[in-house]
Amino acid sequence: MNNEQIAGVLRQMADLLEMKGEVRFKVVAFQKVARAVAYATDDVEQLASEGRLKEIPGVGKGIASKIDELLSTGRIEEHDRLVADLPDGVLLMLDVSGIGPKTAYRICDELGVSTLEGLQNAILAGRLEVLPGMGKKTAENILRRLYRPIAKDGRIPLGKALPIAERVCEAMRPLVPNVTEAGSLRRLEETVGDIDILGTSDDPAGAIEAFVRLPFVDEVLAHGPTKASVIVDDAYQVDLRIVEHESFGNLLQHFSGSKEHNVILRERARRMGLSVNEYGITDLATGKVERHTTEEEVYQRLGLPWIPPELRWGTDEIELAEQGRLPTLVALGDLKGDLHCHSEWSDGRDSLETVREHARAQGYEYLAITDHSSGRGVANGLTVDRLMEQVERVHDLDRKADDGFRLLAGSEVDIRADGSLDFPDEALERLDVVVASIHSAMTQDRERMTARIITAMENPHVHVIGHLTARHIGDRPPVELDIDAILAAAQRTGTAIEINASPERLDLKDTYVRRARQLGVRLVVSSDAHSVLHLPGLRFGVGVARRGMCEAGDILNTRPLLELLAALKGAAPSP
DNA sequence: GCCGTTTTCGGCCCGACTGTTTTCAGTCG
Repeated sequence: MNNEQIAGVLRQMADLLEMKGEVRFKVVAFQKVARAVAYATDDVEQLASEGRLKEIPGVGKGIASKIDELLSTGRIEEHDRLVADLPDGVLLMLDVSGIGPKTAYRICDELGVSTLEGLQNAILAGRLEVLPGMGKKTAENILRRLYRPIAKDGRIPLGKALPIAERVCEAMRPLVPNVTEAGSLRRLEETVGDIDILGTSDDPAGAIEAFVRLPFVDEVLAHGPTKASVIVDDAYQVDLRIVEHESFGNLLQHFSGSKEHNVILRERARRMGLSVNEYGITDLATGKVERHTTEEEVYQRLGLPWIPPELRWGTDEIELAEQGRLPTLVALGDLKGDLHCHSEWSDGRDSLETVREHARAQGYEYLAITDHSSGRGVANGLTVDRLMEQVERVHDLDRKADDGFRLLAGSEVDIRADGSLDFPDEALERLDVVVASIHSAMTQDRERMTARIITAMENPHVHVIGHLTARHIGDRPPVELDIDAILAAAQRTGTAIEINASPERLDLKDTYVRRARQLGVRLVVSSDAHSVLHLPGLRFGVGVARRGMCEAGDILNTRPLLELLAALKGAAPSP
């Protein structure tokens, strides 16, 4: 069972306990651990087998035994008992935004409804609004959510959310000059639940008023004097929060989250006799409130160095900050080049000349052309002959331009189902950069897939494994593999693992990057651009690297050309 | 259920908004 699946069961436990009317703190304990498991760097099943579950923050004797039970039997007895005791369908109701555990229980219990369709019929028949504590408005709101589901865990991919956020900021900037993204978007999570935007103003209510009237706002979910939530493009929730100028640092810190990070920070503040909220920091002894215009001041007041948003997971970052052990994260400007890019020779859009020119304009020293191999029929993959022709062409362009920029000859070569490669070694050895990736037979079982990738890594000509798990976020699940075995093999063979920056992939994902880094596995950040328009997308990959705690030294393509080439050759030891 | 610069017991982060309420529970982040 993977971490995400375990976290899902624990979240359900929290919901069920809450519906059962269990004390708040017990519910919160399960919620906390669910998050910790979802963000755990280690494989929780592995931890359990070594009896180390209690190393996960928030896990004590009780929850540890629940996780052990889940992993050994596939179920948790208390979970089953709760489901049996509660009315049918309660968990289903929770998927509707606006329905929490209390309402879900009442709907199923008092209306005898157990499906979303049944709920819809009950509302249309006027049976919900007559319940005490409910009303016409509540019924209407729930009905609307049923017709246009904005699922609570229907996450928006980063690549889609960022342009929307930028459009909203653009529209608000005349009124709110310091308007900026916050929340999971600022932390560069791979998907975001909603789009958080904030700013300061002399007239918060006026700014909020203008926000809800923006032309692309389809629906207003909530509208108060300092905060509003709306739906744009018929599907995406955008929250705007405005406070007065002197609290900008407090507001930005508060709404950049994560929620768990803030909980730990506020608990820490309490021990210092301080209380933290989005307006300032209150000295509990004197009642005096300090406001801060920057985030640095907020953290400083709490005795901490500023913590980059990408590290605010609510795991161990505050401990690291206290100990002065925060890494100096890699930045986009540290990258000297890009090692994965396609041209019109395979399935890319642009010519070698165009790609070269744009990469140079991007400020890079080098760019690897890595078109597909022939195994990918659909992607117009190169035969060995065309590959050799392309290598000549690539070297020609550099000779002619004589501008110090270096186009590297490469390939994104297919890893076949048996782990062999699409090109013979004699062809691969003529290349500067060989990226080996999986594009087929993705349903292989864990053992075969793991062995297949390790076989590819053992080929001395393979420098990098591209988009390791082949997932498409929200679309195609990752392939099954033994990540620890893969990372160990990468370390042993010196093969680098790619952090693919394409927003629909972001593969390796952040938790795996953390593990890879701990193991000393070499990493590269690559755009996998199929058009020059994708080249700047490298920033998404840098975001993942930063979330993975990488410093510049952890990423091979922060090195200047000669050092990079030496390192890549080093990655190909003779068998 | 978890946890410890007062603690192995008694605490456990903070606030906005909505809808249905005469003071607050539920939901959300």
